[in-house]
Amino acid sequence: MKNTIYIRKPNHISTARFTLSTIEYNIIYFIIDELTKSQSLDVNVEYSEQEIVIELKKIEKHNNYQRVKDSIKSLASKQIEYHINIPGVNGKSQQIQENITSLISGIKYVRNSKYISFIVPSQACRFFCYLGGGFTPIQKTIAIGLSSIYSKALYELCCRWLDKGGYNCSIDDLKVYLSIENKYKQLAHFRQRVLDDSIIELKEKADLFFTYTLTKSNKKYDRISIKIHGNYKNKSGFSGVKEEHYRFVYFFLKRYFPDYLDSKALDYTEILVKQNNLEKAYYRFLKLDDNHSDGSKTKEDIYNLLINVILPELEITKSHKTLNKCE
DNA sequence: TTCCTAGATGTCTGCGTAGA
DNA sequence: TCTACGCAGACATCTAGGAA
Repeated sequence: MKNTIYIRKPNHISTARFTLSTIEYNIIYFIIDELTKSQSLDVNVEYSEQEIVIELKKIEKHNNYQRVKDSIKSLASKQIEYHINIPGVNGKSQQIQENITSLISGIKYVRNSKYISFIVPSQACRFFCYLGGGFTPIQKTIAIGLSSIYSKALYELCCRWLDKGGYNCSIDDLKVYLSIENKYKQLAHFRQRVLDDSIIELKEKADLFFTYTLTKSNKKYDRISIKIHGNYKNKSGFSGVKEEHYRFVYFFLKRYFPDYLDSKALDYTEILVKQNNLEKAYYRFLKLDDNHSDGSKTKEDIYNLLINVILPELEITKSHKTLNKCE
């Protein structure tokens, strides 16, 4: 658990209209990971171009340089365009700066080497590093380990909407997000090859998975309702009942204390462990989760219950205040 | 690194069904 | 009965995996 690496993927990258291969997805995860220290909420930060060095087998497990090179070339051919508002100074009106850049350039590879390097231009660094438009924490190892591009994209969606427990949207919007608006014209194929296959892979490899229901207006299915679940049964790297409790409690708290705001979910879970209250919290939260699923309690009800009753009962808020005071 | 193969992906056709 | 839609299956094409 200590080795879990989260990367913060800016939401504007996820919603950018790229069609990416699995290797291109992996390269982007590595770029973001490498640039983590430079990530900022401030759009006006100045960046210099960065050289990224990646071990081939971490992107492509068969060390197939040709495929990695093709993917990097494909990424290099993708251009992005974004605007920055420059505030007016001394009575001058606000200006808009247009930026157009490729994502990467300058590929270097020494034959038979295990490593490949390339340059991320300064303007692209801003694209990868700006978090002010929102970001999604993603487990890097899990994301890279997923073999289908749809599993990767849907895993990112699960991470993004985890704190809300799920989301509703039109099927067309989801297909646009996945860049398949003109593909899978048959709903059955979309379900089977995109949704169902991703669920199977996420259940097997990821810490989150989803279930969905389709609803129709008139005769046509046009909306999808997705519910996100913590994959407590996923054994990879974890074992024992306590771990299951830890993960459930952490993911449950994360819904009400999202980690893009602060680290309360993690802090509270750690306190529960220290105070031997994890199991108690687990059964309490299970019940609340059921209440939310069957509609007997809203998210707001549960939040209020947590803040005013349950967390004090579990001696969390008191400990946390003490903790904050000590800091 | 190349090349072959298996599996994944995408499209098309025809049939069944529900609603107007 | 007609129309629109969903579904199943067949087939072509593409991509990833693995052996040499």
